[in-house]
Amino acid sequence: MLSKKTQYAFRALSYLAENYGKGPLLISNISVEKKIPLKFLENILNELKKADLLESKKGKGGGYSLRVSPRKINLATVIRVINGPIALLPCVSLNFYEKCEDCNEEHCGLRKMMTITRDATLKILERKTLNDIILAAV
Amino acid sequence: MLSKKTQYAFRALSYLAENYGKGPLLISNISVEKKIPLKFLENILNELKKADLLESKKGKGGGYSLRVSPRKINLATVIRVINGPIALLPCVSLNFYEKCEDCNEEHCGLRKMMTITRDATLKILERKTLNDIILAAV
DNA sequence: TAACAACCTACCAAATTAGTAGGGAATATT
DNA sequence: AATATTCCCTACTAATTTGGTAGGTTGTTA
Repeated sequence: MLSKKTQYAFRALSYLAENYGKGPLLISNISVEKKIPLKFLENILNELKKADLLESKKGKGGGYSLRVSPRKINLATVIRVINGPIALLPCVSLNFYEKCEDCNEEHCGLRKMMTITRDATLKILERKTLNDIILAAV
Repeated sequence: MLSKKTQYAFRALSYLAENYGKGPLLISNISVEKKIPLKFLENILNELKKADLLESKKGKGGGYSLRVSPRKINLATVIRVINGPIALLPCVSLNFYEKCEDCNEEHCGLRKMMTITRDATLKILERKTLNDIILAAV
């Protein structure tokens, strides 16, 4: 399951996506509109910025905005930045790979199943973008 | 990601699947062979039993065995019993549904994406069984 | 009745999650 | 230059989940 933090991230990003091209939005505005605790949101947006999904501007008239079009930000990327691995086992993860202890034959049988699962999941999450969220919301 | 507990469950179940039809296995045996902490394994096997995946027998000659053929135990079932929901959001889960707070339009756009993802994941996890793990392990 | 083996209740430590607090640094306006 | 504005950074905390452990109880078989 995605963490609450990740759900907050998606809510904030969707809102930013809806306002793409209209100038930056304030943290405080997003916080109120999307009912996300202000200071927590601050952390989240900052992480998204460090991952190059957002850009920010300080001072009056500042705020956050998407760095690229909502069509170019896919769901897998967001999940990886805020939530972590998408695969069900560390030894199957493409971006967060870790060898699993005591890996033997039967374990690797499981690994193969989880690889198939990961591929099916990624096929969706890498194709769908913030723009698809907005479109589906209508 | 699946918890360590779930990975232990899969290891134990694969071992039980390999020995299906050959009489019960001891917790202590599984613990040693699969390198799973004994007392922790005790809990896990008990949970699997309560979920009707295993049957047990006390006293000499006792132990645990699969209740049905490895072909009839799919991976989604195991994950649900030990790990919990498979969907990425509570409001998308079939077996652990929970309404998400402040659900609005944009949130529901996300919900639709996560429903598609869930379906793709389940298509694999409900089709694949313990038997597939054994076969893939060769 | 002894041994064996699963069962049950309760506890515990470490890690993760979901925040909060408070000041610092850059920017724009006056 | 001063002030207000807004993001940025470090650190802390409370609650929950995860990954176990301890020790006795109950049922089974020989």
